[in-house]
Amino acid sequence: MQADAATAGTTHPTRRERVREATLLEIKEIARRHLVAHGPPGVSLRAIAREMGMTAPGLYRYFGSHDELMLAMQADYFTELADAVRAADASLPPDDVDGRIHAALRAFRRWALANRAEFALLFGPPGPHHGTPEGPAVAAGQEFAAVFFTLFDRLLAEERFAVPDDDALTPVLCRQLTAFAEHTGFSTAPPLGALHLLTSCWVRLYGVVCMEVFHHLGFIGDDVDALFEAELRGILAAVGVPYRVP
Amino acid sequence: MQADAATAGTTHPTRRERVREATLLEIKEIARRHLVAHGPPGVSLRAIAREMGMTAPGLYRYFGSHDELMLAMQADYFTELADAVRAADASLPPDDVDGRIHAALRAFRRWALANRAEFALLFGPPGPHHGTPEGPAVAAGQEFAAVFFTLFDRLLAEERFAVPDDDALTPVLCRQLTAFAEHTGFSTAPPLGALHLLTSCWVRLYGVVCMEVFHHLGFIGDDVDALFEAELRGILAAVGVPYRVP
DNA sequence: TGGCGCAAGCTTACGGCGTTCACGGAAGTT
DNA sequence: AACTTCCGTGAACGCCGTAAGCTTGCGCCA
Repeated sequence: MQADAATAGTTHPTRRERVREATLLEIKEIARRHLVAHGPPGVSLRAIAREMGMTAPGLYRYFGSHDELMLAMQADYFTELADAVRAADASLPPDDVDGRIHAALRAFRRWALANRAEFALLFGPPGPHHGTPEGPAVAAGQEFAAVFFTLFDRLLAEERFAVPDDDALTPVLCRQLTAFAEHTGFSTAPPLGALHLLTSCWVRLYGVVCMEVFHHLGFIGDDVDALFEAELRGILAAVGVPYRVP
Repeated sequence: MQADAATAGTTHPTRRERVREATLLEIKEIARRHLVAHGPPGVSLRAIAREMGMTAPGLYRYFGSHDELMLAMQADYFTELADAVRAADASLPPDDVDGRIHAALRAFRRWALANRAEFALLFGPPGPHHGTPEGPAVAAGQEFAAVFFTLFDRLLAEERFAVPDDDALTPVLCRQLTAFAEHTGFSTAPPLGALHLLTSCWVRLYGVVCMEVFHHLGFIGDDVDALFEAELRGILAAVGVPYRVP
């Protein structure tokens, strides 16, 4: 009973809730191991249950369906990735803006490479079977996106780069970007040209990392570090950040 | 019998071979419909066989396994995509180099959007279940890559852009690019800086198209055309091609 | 033209999958 | 002590890929 009060974070959970939470965690942990070992099709309720010493229908007390489990995993990985990027960003002194963005972008790639299967679940093709993002997964995804918005906001505030002229943008692109700006929680709505630049950078980063994680960069050889660093240099140059070697 | 001679392409195939070929085609055609309709997990031997009025084990006369079928499909889609890009390239007069590369890159995206599921199979995450490329699939993939090499070779021959200085490249990146150059069948080995530029452009193109196909560009709104065109402009600018509206 | 060989396709079977439903028992509540 | 709530089981249904053995009939060659 005293243990309850000790472990209780905010609202002291009953014993039942604690053991339930532990089971929930165990399920997702085993599921992740299977995902890493055998890919998305390898994460099966029956296999998880077997490893836990129970039967598959029992798992339905915790997840309404196989898809729901996948969604929960997606949400977990989004927040884990966001935490990894944030941690890298925070690992350098606040005034070292250049160093922090280098660290953050490299952390994104590092997490992706260290967690290929999980990354594929987040950024690979959607579909009925890795689960079309819904509910908590999409929220976690937006929280992840916010991390990059913050990084970018800092650069923007410091006026590190010349904001491209809005006149260069197509009217329809302007409309899209305006909606985008409203949709996100920027402190002060950035100029459209800057938003476009951010999008472009994100696309490039996504491109390199995806290609590497999905093994579509085999033609360049085994050491993709060099290519990534070169891309990183280009991406950072677009936002006025001088490149630094790792 | 006369039909034999009429339909025979090169070496007149026996009747058995013809009907076998037709069955092979029918299998892949049905498989593709299922892929499009229900994603990779939806393409199942049993469902295909059912639709053909036969039983699943019968299909093993045509494909050694489910994976082998997937690989064959990958190979087909690679050549189909390569054909689409080549056709777009060839649809303009040979001397209109700028127009041709515009058409080719747009054709790549168009095919990807019109064949999302197929594109995901080709450029999505690998794995035991969409099949790690082997044999004919990888050959078809290289043939596809060659299409882009050709496009780029043309720009390079015309000296459309300032080739970046090789000194700006990391030694290890130089080594990777050198291996890359030897590995591919360029007429005359291009400078390393140019190769790097090509790779960078390809990464950017892959990035936009992947994000769009995988529905990871939802934040920008429903009309992604504008964003793609803006990226295209940037990509082309990198190789000295002035942008033209579609 | 007759017969033979071989490939196509079927049947049956095994193990694995997600999911549903009815049930027992334990934990917690009143 | 009675009652409720939740956890987990067992059996069942229909799906899946794949293996082994068997029948049938087409097509080649003598």
